[in-house]
Amino acid sequence: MTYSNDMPILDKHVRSTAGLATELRFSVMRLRRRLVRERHPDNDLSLTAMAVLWVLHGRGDQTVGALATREQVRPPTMTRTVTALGERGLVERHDHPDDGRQVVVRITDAGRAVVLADAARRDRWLSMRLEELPSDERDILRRAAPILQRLAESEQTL
Amino acid sequence: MTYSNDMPILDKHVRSTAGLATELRFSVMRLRRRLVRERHPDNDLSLTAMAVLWVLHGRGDQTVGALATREQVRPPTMTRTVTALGERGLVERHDHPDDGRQVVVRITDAGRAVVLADAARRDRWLSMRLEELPSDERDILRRAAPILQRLAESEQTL
DNA sequence: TATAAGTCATTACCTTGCGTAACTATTCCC
DNA sequence: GGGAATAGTTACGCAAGGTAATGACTTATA
Repeated sequence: MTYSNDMPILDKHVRSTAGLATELRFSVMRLRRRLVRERHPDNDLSLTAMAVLWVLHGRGDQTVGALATREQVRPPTMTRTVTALGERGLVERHDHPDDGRQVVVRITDAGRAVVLADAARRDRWLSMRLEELPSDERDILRRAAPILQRLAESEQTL
Repeated sequence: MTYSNDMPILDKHVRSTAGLATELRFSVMRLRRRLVRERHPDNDLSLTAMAVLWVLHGRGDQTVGALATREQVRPPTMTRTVTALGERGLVERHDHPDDGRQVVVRITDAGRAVVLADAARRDRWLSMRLEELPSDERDILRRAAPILQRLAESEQTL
């Protein structure tokens, strides 16, 4: 790995994996706060709820448990989110075909409309910031996003 | 930009900047939840409080306002965090030399000890996950971390 | 140079997102 | 068929953060 000369001195400790862990956790925490703050005013759904709609839209029906795992929340939290989405008519609950304990969550047409509206305005704030980046930095993030996702979903626990 | 063949189909929409924005925001949200959950049991400080100590350690004294901006929280929140750190003797408040409104926060020896202890165990969970990654993925994250940080701090607002 | 306007930090109060513990309903396994 | 495991839910609590209002000080203006 080589580093360009214009890299800030203070970022050098990122060279070690441990240093990277420290920087990454804080960067993720900070960016998340910013994202919550800059979310589009037309959209009163929480980011978690939007994430659920996106998953149902993109990957099809999911059980409550699967959604909880993906979003890294506990089952009761996902129950609440799904209930809230259901009350707005954005998702429906269905019985699982061959396991009576599970609940299958399905996005409705109204839910898809919300996803498409969101796609249209597409995280206005973040999209604009990303557009301003040089394309090589955008490429780095493009490749980083799925890695972050896999880290979040890692089976390993402390 | 080229994509390897083993890339999941669903990640292809990340090709567009808008798609990247969507993926990135959710990945960041999810990884942050995971990081909060997997934080080291010996460390009862919040991740925000730890971030503040790291900044004071690495970049020297900071005003309350500067810390709030860096951590992407509102001033009252940072006041609370600093107060909590102060009660544990990890930071001290000092008068600003030439602006009586501002408060300079300085890390104490005890605070530095906490940072060093944290550095020693270094986000155990995340470090371990990062060690498991192939080194090219780790390199991507190494380069992504400062970009995420800059995004969080961007002057632009929606 | 007096005062108005702006800024930094704080206090008080409130919302929200999420967790744990306990319970119900179902399924799996011997 | 009965005990153990699993999926989801209900009830309750807490922590992290926000907004609005206030006080202390500084800067700009008239």
